[in-house]
Amino acid sequence: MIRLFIAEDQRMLLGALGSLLDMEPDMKVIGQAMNGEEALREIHRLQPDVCLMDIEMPVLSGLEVAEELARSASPAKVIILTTFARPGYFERAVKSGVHGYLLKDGDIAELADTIRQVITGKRVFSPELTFHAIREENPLTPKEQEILRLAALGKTTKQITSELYLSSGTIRNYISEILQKLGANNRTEAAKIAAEKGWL
Amino acid sequence: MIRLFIAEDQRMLLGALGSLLDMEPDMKVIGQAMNGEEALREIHRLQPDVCLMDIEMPVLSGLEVAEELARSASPAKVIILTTFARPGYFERAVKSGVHGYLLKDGDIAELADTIRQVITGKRVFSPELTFHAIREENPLTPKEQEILRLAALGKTTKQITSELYLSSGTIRNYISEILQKLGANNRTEAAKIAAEKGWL
DNA sequence: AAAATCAGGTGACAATTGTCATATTTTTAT
DNA sequence: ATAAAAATATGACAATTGTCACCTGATTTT
Repeated sequence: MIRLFIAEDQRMLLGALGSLLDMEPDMKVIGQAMNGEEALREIHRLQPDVCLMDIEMPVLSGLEVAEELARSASPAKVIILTTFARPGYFERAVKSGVHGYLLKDGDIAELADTIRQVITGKRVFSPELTFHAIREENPLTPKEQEILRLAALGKTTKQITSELYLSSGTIRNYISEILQKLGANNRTEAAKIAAEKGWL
Repeated sequence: MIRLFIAEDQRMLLGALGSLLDMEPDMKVIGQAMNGEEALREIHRLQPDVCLMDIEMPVLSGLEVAEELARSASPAKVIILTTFARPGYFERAVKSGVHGYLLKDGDIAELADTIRQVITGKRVFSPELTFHAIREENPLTPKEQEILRLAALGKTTKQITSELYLSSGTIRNYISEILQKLGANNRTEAAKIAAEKGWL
C-alpha cells in the first residue's frame, strides 16, 4: 500500500485529489496540508512514501519544502504538481532532487501512474518541460532577484535603498544590469518577464 | 437528474470535479470544456441545467461567457467557480446575473449542495465575498483600464501612444489620474494593485 | 442658447529612472 | 601575499515619468 501525503492550497483540488487517489486500490492518503510549513511538519511526522506537492503555497513554497526535505535526507519521495511551466521552477525542483514534476494538466490516472513509477525509484517529468526552450537558466544573481522582487512590487529606488542598505546608485546599476539580462525596457517589463519565467 | 456542464481550464481539476460530481446520485455531467469559446458553443448545444464555470480560461473568460449567456437569455444557470476573491470579478459576475459564485476553497460536498440550491432558483454567493470591503467598485474608467493594462505589460508611454493614438501628454495625464485613484506611487505599483483587485 | 461636462491636448517643471565610465572596497583564488 | 573577481559606490547625463494648471473642441444638460 502506497502511503500518500498531499500538500495543496486550493482546498477543492486537495479534497478532490484526496478522494480520487484514495479510491485507487494500492494507495492510501495518510495526510494533507494547505501550506508548506504544515506540510513539512506532517511529512516528518507521518513519513509518507510519496508527497504530492503544489508549488505556490502560503508560508513555504513547495520548492522550499522539497529543498528542506532533501537537506534533511528525508526518505519521502516528492512529486511536484503545479499549474505553471515556469522554467525557473523546474530548474529548482530538479536541483533539489524531486522524483517527479507534473503539470496539473494531466488526468488523475496519469498522476496515479506517476506515483507508481516513482515508488519503483524512477523519476518522472512532464514531457512539456523536458523539451524546448523551457530549459532556460535563470540569468539573475540572487541579489538581482532580490532587487527585482522589490521593484516588481512597485517600490521605488529609494524604498529599495532603505530595505537593502545599498546606495540608490547601486540599486540603479543593478536594475540596469537586470534590464540588459532580460532584454526589458524598464522595471515593470522586467518584472513581468521574470515572473513568467518563474525567476522572481 | 441535474444535468451539469463544467468549464475549467485546469485539466486535473476538471477531471476530478467531473468524476466526483458524476458520483452524486442526482447529478450527471453531460459536457466539459477547457476554454470559454468551446464552453459557450457546447452550452448552447447541450442545454445543461447548471454550468460550473472557471473565470480565468483561454479565449473567453468565464465572465464573458456568463455575460453572453445572459444576453442570449439562455436558461442554463451559471455558477462561477474561481480561486480568486477579486472584487472586480465578483462585481461583474453579479451584474451578469449568475446564480452562484464560489471559491475553489470549499469542498466538493459544498459545491454539490450549491448546485442543488441553485436548481431550486436560489442564488448562492461565497460568504467571504458578500461581506467586508470586497465590495469595492472598480474606480477606473474603461480608458484608464485600457491604459493601465498596457502599462502593466511594461510598455512605455511612447509605446502606449502609438497603440492608442493619443498624445504622450494625455497618456501621462491618465496615468497620473490612475495613480491617484489607486493610491499608487508609480505604474508598477498601480498595475500590481489593479491586478490584485481584478480591475485590469 | 448658455452652461456644464468630457475627451483630448499643451507646456513647464521636478523627480525618478536608466546608462555609463570609473572608483573603492571586500572576497576569493593562486 | 598578491592578483583577480565581485560587490558597492559616485557622478554626470539623457530620457522617462509624474504633477499641475490651463486650453480646445465636442457633446450633453438644463
